[in-house]
Amino acid sequence: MDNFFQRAFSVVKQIPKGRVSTYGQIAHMIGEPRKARYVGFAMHQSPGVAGGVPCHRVVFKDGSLAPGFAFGGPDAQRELLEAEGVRFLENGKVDMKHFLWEA
DNA sequence: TTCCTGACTTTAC
DNA sequence: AGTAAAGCCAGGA
Repeated sequence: MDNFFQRAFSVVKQIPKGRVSTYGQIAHMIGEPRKARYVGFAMHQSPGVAGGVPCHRVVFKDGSLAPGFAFGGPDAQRELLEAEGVRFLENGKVDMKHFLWEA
């Protein structure tokens, strides 16, 4: 496990329930704002929610989800976030205005 | 070593 | 406002 991945996981794990974050935000927090793509790649390799990495709380900068690449599909991700109290906009995006996690 | 690709982001048309 | 292209870093062929 590369240190980069471990740091990315640590940040994602720190995301409080009912809150979401973006790849770029996380990448910037771990000191690698140019590696936003690798953050997403880390999520792809993440052990999953059971492993302590709620990758479903990580969304695009505009609040949209990964189309077709999510752990179990965008629908499952939306359902999980809604279960945590995250509101969704009519356009299918997360309400970043009030649910975007800020360190 | 060069080219291609990717759970991203930003800028331009 | 919506769509298209470029930029970015790292790894694989």
